[in-house]
Amino acid sequence: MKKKTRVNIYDVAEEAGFSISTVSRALNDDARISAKTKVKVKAAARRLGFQKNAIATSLSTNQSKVIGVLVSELNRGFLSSLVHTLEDTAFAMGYSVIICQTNNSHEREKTYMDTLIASRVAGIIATLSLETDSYEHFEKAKEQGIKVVLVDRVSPKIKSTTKIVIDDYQTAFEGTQHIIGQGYDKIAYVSGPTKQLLYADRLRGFEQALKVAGLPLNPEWIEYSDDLSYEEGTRIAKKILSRKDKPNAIFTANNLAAISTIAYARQIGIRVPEDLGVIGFSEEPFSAFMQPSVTSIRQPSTEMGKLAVQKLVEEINADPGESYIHQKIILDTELIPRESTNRLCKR
Amino acid sequence: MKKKTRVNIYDVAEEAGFSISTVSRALNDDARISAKTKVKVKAAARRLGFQKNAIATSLSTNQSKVIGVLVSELNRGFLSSLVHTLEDTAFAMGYSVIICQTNNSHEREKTYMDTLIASRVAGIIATLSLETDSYEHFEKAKEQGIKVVLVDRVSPKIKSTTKIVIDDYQTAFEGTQHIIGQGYDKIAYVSGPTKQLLYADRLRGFEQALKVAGLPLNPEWIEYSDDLSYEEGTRIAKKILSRKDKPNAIFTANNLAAISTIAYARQIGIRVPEDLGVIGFSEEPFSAFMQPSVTSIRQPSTEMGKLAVQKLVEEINADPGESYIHQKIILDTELIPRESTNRLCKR
DNA sequence: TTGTAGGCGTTATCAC
DNA sequence: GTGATAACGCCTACAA
Repeated sequence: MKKKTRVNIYDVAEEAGFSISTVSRALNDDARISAKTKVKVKAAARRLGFQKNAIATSLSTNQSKVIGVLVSELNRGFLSSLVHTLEDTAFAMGYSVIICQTNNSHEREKTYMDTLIASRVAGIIATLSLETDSYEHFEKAKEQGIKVVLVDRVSPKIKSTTKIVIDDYQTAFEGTQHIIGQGYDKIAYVSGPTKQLLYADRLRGFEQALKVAGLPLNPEWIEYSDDLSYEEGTRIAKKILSRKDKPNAIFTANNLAAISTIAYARQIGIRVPEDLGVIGFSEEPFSAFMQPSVTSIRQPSTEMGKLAVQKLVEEINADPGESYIHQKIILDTELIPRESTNRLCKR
Repeated sequence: MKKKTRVNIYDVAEEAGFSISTVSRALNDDARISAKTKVKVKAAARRLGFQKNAIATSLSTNQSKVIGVLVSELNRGFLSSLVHTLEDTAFAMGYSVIICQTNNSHEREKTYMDTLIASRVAGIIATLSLETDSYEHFEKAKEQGIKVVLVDRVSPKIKSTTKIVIDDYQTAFEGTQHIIGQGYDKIAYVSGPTKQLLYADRLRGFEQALKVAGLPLNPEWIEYSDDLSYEEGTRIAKKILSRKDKPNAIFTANNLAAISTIAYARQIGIRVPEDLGVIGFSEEPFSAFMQPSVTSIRQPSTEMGKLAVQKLVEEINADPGESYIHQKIILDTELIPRESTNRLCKR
């Protein structure tokens, strides 16, 4: 009916003088095929320029060597570095990756989930979109036998799933302690949307550190942003720094906001770190190069990426007989003190 | 032989009381099927949680809705922004993207090409790896009927292929003129591997601008780097700035090298821009935030990405009867003057 | 060690 | 409008 397009195993079989099953086995290095036959078959395949059709293999074996990656955006420091590692690790383990950017839209996340299910990917590695607050689409994937690993942005509502995270509460707690240790005592906080667990945890850690240190928690000093972009950071810095009762330090839930906060502060004549200390979550490539350089918190994107792929492949290859044990893996973060909070020892 | 795993059209056919042909047509909104039937079939599909198997469709139709993207690395400014746009545009046009990082390895580029051919992607968008100097693998893809679009890093040796580039020669020429216009007259150049056309062109543009301006072209002031990383930039800056006859400006073929050059210069007490002007190819997110901010050349990654997908899809959907006309599209760049070359008007 | 034949889930050709 | 059935290219149980 349709004309066949490219060289297939039938052609190779004819060329080599064997049946298609022998060809198939030979090409897959099946133990039952003699070395001589394999050589002949492979030679014939090469002669004809045969390229195995992965689609047909996938349909026949009902499995694929493809991993779907759901991520909000590719062009931000942490995520671009995470995806970089994911792809690299997947390649090393024989998998390809389909990248799906949700742009932080719940709707698009669901659409993509359907696409990935339709593509019969072996597994999915996902970082929840900021908007996402229901999780049926993840259940759907799992019902279809697709393994899922969540990274960084997770939810306790998604059960029976490997999760790879940092301890956001503890990290924010320690970050806050660092600022306090530098002699700042009126500390503001710029949060992401707290319906995302990680932002809620960070905020809690911040508040707890203030409490432990006996410092005031001024509700006016806590601001929220949906996307923590550079512009949002500026807007919020403006708001916070125009209050009568100004803070002398600002902790932002990402590093982009920290940078725009610094830029804005300097613009209106507030010195950093002398008058205002600034610390931000997430190390960005430029954190170290800024003037002043920015104190930040490094999330182990490389380790998270590697582990995500390894755990996913582990689960994909797990014996379907026995139940796979899902872990929540918590990785260490690293506080990188730099000039933006360095109030004690002058440069 | 194998047990079927998920709901297929046979199940839906049974549930709806139609044949599989009717079901298939109904689900694809074929005009011949009555509205009533469509409703019934779709209801049945929904009831059963049917998800069409894209693999089977692909095998049957011999086409797929997947685009392969070959790129050296994801975690660099220009490329991460390019891939961001590629994915976004592809999504809008109904395609998924498989991302393949070559890590600038020719070998890996070839391996990935085979994978993409095996996956029967509809097309490939590629940025050549820095190492690549032979192109049979691209011919191979095209022989298999896979459309190819090249972006940014291209080669004249790959024929009959849409190419989307900037005018590297002209851009470097103008960048050099900018430096000269700022009063610098002893200008060094840090190049990437000139076997890549774009680096050769940039170098030519640089040399030509010096010639036109009647400035000396000191061979000692031209250095080459294989990867233009931050570390490489430092190494080369060290080399150039330790010469007896020092330049008073440096033009680097990417922005990362510009940043490390500035950092190194300041470290050894050379003032930027007063003693040394620095300009770099490729705008990075941090170029504007640095101190001093870095004069750079913006490549239109968004436009390039959009155009690449559009042209590729256009070719995929082209009537196979008539020959498709391949274009080389040259997009404008933008020089962004900032402090690092601002020697004339003091800040 | 090799061959035969049926199946994976669709689409498409041809009848009715 | 709808249905039966052969393809798409590969894998594999079973037979030899």
